[in-house]
Amino acid sequence: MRWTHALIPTLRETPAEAEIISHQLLLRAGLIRKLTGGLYIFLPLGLRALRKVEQIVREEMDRAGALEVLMPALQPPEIWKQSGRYETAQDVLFKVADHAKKEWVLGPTHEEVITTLVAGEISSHRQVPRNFYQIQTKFRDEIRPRFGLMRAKEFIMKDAYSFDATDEAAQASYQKMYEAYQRIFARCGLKAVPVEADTGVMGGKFSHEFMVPAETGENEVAYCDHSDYAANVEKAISQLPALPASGEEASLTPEKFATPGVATIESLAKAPYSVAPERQIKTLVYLVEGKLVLALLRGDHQLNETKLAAVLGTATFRPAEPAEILEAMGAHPGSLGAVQFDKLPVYADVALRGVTGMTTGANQDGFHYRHVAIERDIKVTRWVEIRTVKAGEACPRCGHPLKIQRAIEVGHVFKLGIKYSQALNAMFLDENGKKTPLVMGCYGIGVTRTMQAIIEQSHDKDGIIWPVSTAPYTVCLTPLNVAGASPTLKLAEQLYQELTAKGVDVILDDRDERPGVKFKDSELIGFPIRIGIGEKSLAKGEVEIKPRAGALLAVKTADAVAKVMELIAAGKS
RNA sequence: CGGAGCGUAGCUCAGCUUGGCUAGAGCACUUGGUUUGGGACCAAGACGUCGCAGGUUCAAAUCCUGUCGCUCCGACCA
Repeated sequence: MRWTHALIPTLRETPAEAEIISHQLLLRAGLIRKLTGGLYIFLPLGLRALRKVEQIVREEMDRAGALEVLMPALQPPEIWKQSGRYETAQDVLFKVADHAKKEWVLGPTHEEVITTLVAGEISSHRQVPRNFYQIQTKFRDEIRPRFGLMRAKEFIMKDAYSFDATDEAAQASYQKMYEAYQRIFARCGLKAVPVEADTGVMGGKFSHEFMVPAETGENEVAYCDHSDYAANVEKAISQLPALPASGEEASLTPEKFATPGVATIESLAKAPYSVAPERQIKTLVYLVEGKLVLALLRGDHQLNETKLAAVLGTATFRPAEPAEILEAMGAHPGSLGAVQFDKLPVYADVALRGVTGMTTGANQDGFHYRHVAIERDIKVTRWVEIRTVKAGEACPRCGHPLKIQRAIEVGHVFKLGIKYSQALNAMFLDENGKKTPLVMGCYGIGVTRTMQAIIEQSHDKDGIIWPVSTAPYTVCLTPLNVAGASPTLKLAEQLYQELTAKGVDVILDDRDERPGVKFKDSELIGFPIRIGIGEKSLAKGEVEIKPRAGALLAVKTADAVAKVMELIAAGKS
C-alpha cells in the first residue's frame, strides 16, 4: 500500500470524546471513527488490524476442531421465548419490526439459533462431539456504551457452541476451548489470564473469563502470587480467620440498649459504644421477585450482589426502599436486626456462623441488641456465601494474601449444561437408544474489544506498539525524499517489492512530507518496523531499521530484507 | 433511569458571566514561494444553519423554555 493512496486520517490532538488511552489512540491513529455513541466505523487500517485478530481466532478455533458457520443476526423472537431469555435478557435485546409489524430481535448471542439448528441436524451419539463457531456482529442495547470499542451497541464477537453426549465429554470440549483461548491471546501479544467467573443466571456449572489486566478495565480480579488462584471478585472467595472469642459469658442473652442517632456501622464503632465493626451484624433488606428477604453480614464485610443472585437463583432483585423496610420491620435502615425475627427469610453469610457476643439493630429506631449469639438468637433460613473478598485476605488455596487488580474481559468459556438443549429440544439417542439432551458449552471472544485491549496494554507516549501478529502493516517504508526519481524513493520501491514478495505487509510512506511528520505518524500508528531511507545513510550504503519498541539499527542496504525477516520472526515467537 | 458537564470551522478550543459593528485563534485544508533527518516558515485563500425549535428583546452564540446529541459518575451489565 502506498500512503498517498490510503485513507489514514491521523490526528495531532486528542478528540474530547475519548477518555481512555486505547480509545484515544484508535481515533488519533486513524483506525476508527465514531458514527454515533456506541457505533464505530472501521477505517482501512483499523479493519486490517481487526482482520488479523479475527484470523488468529479463526485459525485457533479450526485447530481445536471447531467448525465455522454463519448465523443470522436477525432472529425470530419465538426461540427466545422458548429459552426463556426473551424475558431474562430483555434489557439488552434490540427489537425491530418488519413491514407487517412482526417483531424480530437482533442477536446478542446465538445459543437459541445454534441449538435450533442442532435440534434438527444432530440426533445420534455418533454425531458428537461437535463445536460450531462464528465470527459475527452482535447487538446489545447497552445501558451505557463507553470507551470506544470496549462496550458498544454493536460489536464483533467470536461465539462457539459445543455439543456433547455426556458431562465428561463436555468437560473435555471445555478444556479444548480453554487451551485454544490461551493460544489465541498469546498470539495476539496479550497478557490475558484465565480467572474463575460467576455463571450468572444462565445456570451452568462453572466458567472462566480471560482477563487483560488494565486499570481501565470494568472488572476486578482477585489473584494470588503464590498459588494459581485467580477469580473475578464477583466469584472470589478467601480464607477468613474465625472471630476471636468474645470473652463474654455464654449465659448472657440479648440486651437492648439505647443508641440514639446511630444508623451506621461506623458510628456504632465510635465512643461511647465502641463496638468493632467485625462484632456487628449488618442487616440488609432486598426485594426479590416481589418478596422481601434479609441478608446478614459481618459489619466489616460487603455484600456481593452477584453471589446473592447466584444464591437466590434470580437476578430480579434490588435493595428495598426505606418505606418498604419500615412497613415490614418496624424500623428504619440503621436500626435493623434479625434477633427473634421470623417474618422474612434470613440469608446469613457463612462468616457469621457460630459467632457470639455480637451487636445488631433491635428493629426499633435508636436501639441495638448486644450479647447476640447468632445460632441461638437468630433464625437463619440459609447459610450462604455472599461476601465480597478484599485485598489482603488469605488465598483459599495457599493462605497468602490476595491481591485485587482491575481487568478487561476479552473472553469467556462457559459450561452450559442442558438448559438450552432441553428448552429447544436438542436431543439425541445414546448407545442404549435413550433420548437424552445434548450437553452444551459456549465460548465467546470479544474480537473488537480484544483489538482495543491490545492497544490498552501496548503503547507508549508516542502511540500504539502493535505486535507483528496484529499490526495493520508490519513494515512502514519511509523514504525521506520522494521527489521524482530520487534514489531514496527508488530504493524504497525496490524494498517494497522484495518484502511484499516474501509475504510481508508493507506500507510505503510516499507522501511529500517532512521527516518529522512521517516519523510521528508511523510511531502513532505503531507499525512494528520502520525502515528509514535517507540520503545520509544511503551515501554509506545503509538504511535505518527502527523496531517500534527497540533501538535504531543501521543496516547495509543489501542486508535490509534479511534483517527485517529476522525481526519479524523474533516478533512472532 | 438518577446526578454532573458539554454542544461555536474537519480537530482542539476562546467568545457567553455583563446581549450590540463583519463570530475568532491554533492545527488541518487550497494556491504560490522558501525550506527539507523528528509534527517547518512566509503570503494569499476557502471552510460556520454558533446542535435544533420556540420565546424575551430594537438587537441573541450570549438570557429563558423545550428538545436532540455527546461525555463522565452511578444504577445496569450472559
